[in-house]
Amino acid sequence: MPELPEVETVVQGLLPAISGRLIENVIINRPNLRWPFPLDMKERLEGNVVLNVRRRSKYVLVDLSRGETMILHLGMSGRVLIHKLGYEKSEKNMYFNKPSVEKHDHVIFDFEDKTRVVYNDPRRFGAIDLCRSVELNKHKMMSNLGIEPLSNQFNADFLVDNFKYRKTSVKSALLNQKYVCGLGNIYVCEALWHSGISPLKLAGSVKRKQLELLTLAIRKVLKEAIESGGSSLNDFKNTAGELGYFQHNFKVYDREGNNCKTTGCDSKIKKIVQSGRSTFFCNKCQR
DNA sequence: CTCAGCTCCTGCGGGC
DNA sequence: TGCCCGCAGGAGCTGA
Repeated sequence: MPELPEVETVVQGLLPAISGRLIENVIINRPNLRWPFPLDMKERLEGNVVLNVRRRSKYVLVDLSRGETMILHLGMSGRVLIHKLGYEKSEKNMYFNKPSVEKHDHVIFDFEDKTRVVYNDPRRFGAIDLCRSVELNKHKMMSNLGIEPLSNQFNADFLVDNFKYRKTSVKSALLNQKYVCGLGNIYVCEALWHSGISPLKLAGSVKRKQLELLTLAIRKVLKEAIESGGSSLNDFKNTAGELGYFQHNFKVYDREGNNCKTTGCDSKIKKIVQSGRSTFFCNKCQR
């Protein structure tokens, strides 16, 4: 589910809700997600004030006052919801708002000000870990990440250098987080359509001019998706439980058999499988 | 080193 | 209606 825009949406929801707040109690409902949690995770979290919430690639990073950073990954189906516990006013009366624990609510963070953050992940491909903030870059989940696609370093020169001699497809190269990080299956398909590049082309054979268009398309698609609150296919929701709506702007993803949206193109969107992942594209517009 | 294929897990939609 | 199958936004391993 969550690629860069969805994770960014989560970060933007979390930041105002928990920064400066004290973590009072952490409820851990199972020992692991993809990997075991640190055995002392509860103790290491409780008593911290949240200094900052930020994003690196598809990871949410929560900087804590005692010098550690919590690394949070949403995998394919992870979701973060924020509730406010305590008395609330309805039209008729006051009631105590204590949300029930739902299926797959694996970790619950309760803050001193009655803010509750719930991490829910049905497929459990996600992860939560803690790391000394100063050593974050050495962490196994961080150490192999490439550059951020919305940073200044990301440009045609960078792609020319990194894709040179690559025998894999440009689609697979973009999914590989070690060159550019944060892109996933949806936004790679979309960006390739916008830049008119066939996903089947070998990464090393894409011309510089095309790579330039590709960098622009990637930035454009990511920025627009962030502005739309991400994409919700089945289940992505922001921290307030609301759906994103960038899926309405998909040009190719999940549109197999539908008309290509290029003006004057009468071709249908094709679906193929590359490295085990579905690729959607127009074989007329993308060469 | 590089790359394709497999794997973890639950839920959902389509076909019968 | 119900069952079975295939597939899903990620990414670490394995082995060629």
